[in-house]
Amino acid sequence: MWAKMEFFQEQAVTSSDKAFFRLRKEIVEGVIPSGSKLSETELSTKYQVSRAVVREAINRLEACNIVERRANVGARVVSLSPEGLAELYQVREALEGMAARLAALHMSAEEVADLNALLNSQSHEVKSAELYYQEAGDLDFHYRIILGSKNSHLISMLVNGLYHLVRMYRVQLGMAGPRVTSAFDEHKHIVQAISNRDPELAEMLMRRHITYSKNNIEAKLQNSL
Amino acid sequence: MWAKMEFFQEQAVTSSDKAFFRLRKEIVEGVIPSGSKLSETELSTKYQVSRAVVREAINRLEACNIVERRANVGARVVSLSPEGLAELYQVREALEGMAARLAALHMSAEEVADLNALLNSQSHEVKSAELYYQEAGDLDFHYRIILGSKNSHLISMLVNGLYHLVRMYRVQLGMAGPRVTSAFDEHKHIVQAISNRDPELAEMLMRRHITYSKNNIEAKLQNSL
DNA sequence: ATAAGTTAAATTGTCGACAATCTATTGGTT
DNA sequence: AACCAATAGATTGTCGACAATTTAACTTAT
Repeated sequence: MWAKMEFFQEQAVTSSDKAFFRLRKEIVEGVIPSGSKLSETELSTKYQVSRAVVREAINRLEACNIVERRANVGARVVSLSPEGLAELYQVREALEGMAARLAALHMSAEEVADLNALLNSQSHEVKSAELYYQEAGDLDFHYRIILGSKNSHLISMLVNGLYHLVRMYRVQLGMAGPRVTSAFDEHKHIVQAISNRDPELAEMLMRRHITYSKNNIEAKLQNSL
Repeated sequence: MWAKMEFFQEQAVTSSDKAFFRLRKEIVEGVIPSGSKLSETELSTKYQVSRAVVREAINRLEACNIVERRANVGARVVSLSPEGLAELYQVREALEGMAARLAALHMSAEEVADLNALLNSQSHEVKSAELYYQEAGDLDFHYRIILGSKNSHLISMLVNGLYHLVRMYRVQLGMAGPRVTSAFDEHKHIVQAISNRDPELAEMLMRRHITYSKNNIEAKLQNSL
């Protein structure tokens, strides 16, 4: 059912790709704690590759805003903060709102049908409390709309950039599954607007959905700090 | 008067920085034509630096979406197209709209005063038809609002990413100064909304302003193709 | 003559070593 | 004791060479 999640199944062809993916994974999942320094030599011995490939991986992570680098000093994993989270969600609201608007205009009839089918399958699981995949389901929903915008800049910024940071916050604040049913209803309304080819409403609903999501995760952040 | 334009006065500390800035400049200004291939060895001899430096510069340009790279094949300068322009302005509308909204909330009273002063000085030049710096003036206006948002992600995406692409379109389509007076009026209304601390209106006006700007540049693009 | 297979040239990817810069420790001075 | 200067150590930045892959040219067979 979640077979269509091969979205970010980005395949590593070069050695730097592998280092980049591995390093990103370890950072996002907190194996490498946020705020810690990234030593090029240390990582090169740990990953059994040259310093050049580690360096390239770190440069890419810098472009994703996952690490901060200072010339002649080094790179540090970004540190998580309430302000950083708020900024992140403000950008998400802007970009995903636009994505929903464009999706209402550009998604094919088949893609809209698939999106409805996805929601129906999720509806069953929500009712029967099979919430195992709820996080993956949420991701799947958002990814489809982002891709449905057919805007390569939008897609790249969100998929390659922001979403890994969002996941970093989610994972490291340990929020497995909040707000399942209410989020599901919001998803339903968004899809309805897209089905009706109503760009303005789709954008507005998506923005409200993300604002709610922000408030929810911010509340959790208050507790965990 | 335009002294505050040291915004993107990013200073190059490392050798890669210099190569990156130089290469970006040559691409944006069309010295290196869009669509052409970037040979690492060729550039390294041309710039008198190691291939590693050029490589790092190209990687950074890829992160800016100024060049496209394929593993084991090489990098090409992106090619300009009406679709690419439309996508660019859709993202600009989303991000700068949000920037205007946040600027209405977060700009200091002093910053707002400076912004008003900027408009007044420009008003004089518009009336007296001294339009020499009108492009720089437009940039200055937009930059201040972007920085006024106080959102580092937003700032980074626009200043380090999109704006160079926008400028690439502007320069290579040879549009020096369109739409001066009407754009100036739009700027005035946006600043008014920010002065009134009206986020919703500021966002809406900024989005319309960018949409108009898009339509204008798209019309020119029709002629030049 | 066209198409597929093979080989050669050129380009990118990776590596280890050297140079330049920063950080921390040490020693000296007020 | 606090502050500044100099030095030693460690880390990053840059380089040229080698390895792997792709592209092109050339050969050969149908």
